[in-house]
Amino acid sequence: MTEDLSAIFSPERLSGGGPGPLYVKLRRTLEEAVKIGRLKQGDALPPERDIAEFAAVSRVTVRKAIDDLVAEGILVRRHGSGTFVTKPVSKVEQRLSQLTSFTEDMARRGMTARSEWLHKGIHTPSPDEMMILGLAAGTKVSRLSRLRIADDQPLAIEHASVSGEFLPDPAVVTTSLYAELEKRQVRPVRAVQRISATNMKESDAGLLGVPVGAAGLSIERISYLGSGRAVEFTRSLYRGDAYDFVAELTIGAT
Amino acid sequence: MTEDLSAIFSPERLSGGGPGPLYVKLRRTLEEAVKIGRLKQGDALPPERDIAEFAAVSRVTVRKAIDDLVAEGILVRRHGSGTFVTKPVSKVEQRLSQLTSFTEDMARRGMTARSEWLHKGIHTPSPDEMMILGLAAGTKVSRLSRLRIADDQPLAIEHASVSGEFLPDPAVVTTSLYAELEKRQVRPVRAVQRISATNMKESDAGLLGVPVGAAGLSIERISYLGSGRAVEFTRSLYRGDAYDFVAELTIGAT
DNA sequence: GTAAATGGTATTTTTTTGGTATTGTATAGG
DNA sequence: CCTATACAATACCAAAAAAATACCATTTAC
Repeated sequence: MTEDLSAIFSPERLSGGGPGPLYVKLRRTLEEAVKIGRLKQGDALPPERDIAEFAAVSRVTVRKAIDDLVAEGILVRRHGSGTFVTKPVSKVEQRLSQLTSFTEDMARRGMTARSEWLHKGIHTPSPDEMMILGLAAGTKVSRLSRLRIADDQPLAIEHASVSGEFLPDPAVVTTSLYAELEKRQVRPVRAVQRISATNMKESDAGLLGVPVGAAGLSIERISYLGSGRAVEFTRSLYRGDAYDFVAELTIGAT
Repeated sequence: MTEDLSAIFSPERLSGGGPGPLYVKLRRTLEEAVKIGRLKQGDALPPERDIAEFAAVSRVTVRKAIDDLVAEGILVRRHGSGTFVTKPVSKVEQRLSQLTSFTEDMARRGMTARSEWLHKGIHTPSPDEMMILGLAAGTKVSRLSRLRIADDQPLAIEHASVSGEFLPDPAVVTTSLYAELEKRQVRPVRAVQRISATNMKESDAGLLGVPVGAAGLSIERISYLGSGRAVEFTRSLYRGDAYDFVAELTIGAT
């Protein structure tokens, strides 16, 4: 991770960052890195000594740049530990009783949602996928993985597997998977979700900016056509501290 | 066996395992060993002292690496015995689309369910309870807490608060709260559940027999009469490693 | 029951990281 | 010319994390 960050603080980038004293340039550089998401909420900055070395300035200069951002509340210092991008998040609710896209869902709550694609590709199905999607031997499956982000806060990781028959080329999906399926006249009408809690492993925790072992809400969804044929299989992992579902139930028939 | 494992934990492999503190490298190494099947489910890890020697680090460092994997639920420690790769726990499903009692639910799945009462009593309502149940000043609330056990395995903690008006004496409830309410002609017809994931605190983890920080499924339910009046407010905490919910959705109306 | 093996914990030391005081340098204003 | 101020560098301080050491508690084997 540190080697990636060294790029942010290279002397060349600082000089190109406009006029003013060194610490102002550094501050702008840092501010930009946070703003564009290069440094995400909860991330630790490299140690001041390292930044100073990368940027070829003294540590005090680095501190002065950071001072301003701390005063703005963008960064938080912890003595002996490090400097971190501030992280409070508000909880979001989702109505379980309807199946909507993440983007629509966030928009309804007045949050700006975006995604970062982690992967798009077409593959030979895993045994799980074959069974769940009911695939014949020789058929392929499209896999799409993305990081769901709301108000610049990573909120969930989503892995979708779609039968290649319904989506031969995953690259065409840019925003909504459902919209793309709709274009192809593929309209799921029913879905089953399995909801469970799990402790996050390192890779997922890292992506979502939470500590290893943090509670996550795992949701597996299979959606079906009217014919009963399975279309799509999605596994999502939501941050437990930032998301919850609301379900409305009616008491009655078994 | 031991000589094979020494290869896994050799200092060279640790150094090559990327950046970060020793214990992080060790954790990655262990995680990988489990993932690729070098360490299979049920296998015992070598003793911490041996790993420490192989990897040329202290035992505490080894423990710290293992700590994280235990927090993720990948490994399980047994004092005096060893550390083992976790066996998969058979998960129990619950249909979210209907509101049933725990006992019925388990019975349907062929499991013997029982409860241990942790508390029964009548109290002055907390602000939360007053607001949610819509209680007037001076009214009381019945609180019932129990540990839900399925096949001698603690599965959930349940705290119920019922308006004193509907249940003046909590002591009369022996098995089913709903049955008792039914007797009094109190029939909730609708409920709203909020589902979220959380890391368990010590007191809850102790009751459920899981490590502190383990993922739990938290479910808050408020049930209503036909009139719209709130009857009962229940907070449940299920073991994340042994329970999941299944929800069936229909795509359509907002 | 005892001893060996194994995980658990408390304490200490070392390393890492932010915090602060001091000094030097250049520039603007009197 | 001197001084006040902003900027930057050096050196040292303090808190936290990482790692090592030593000892405790439980389980298992005999």
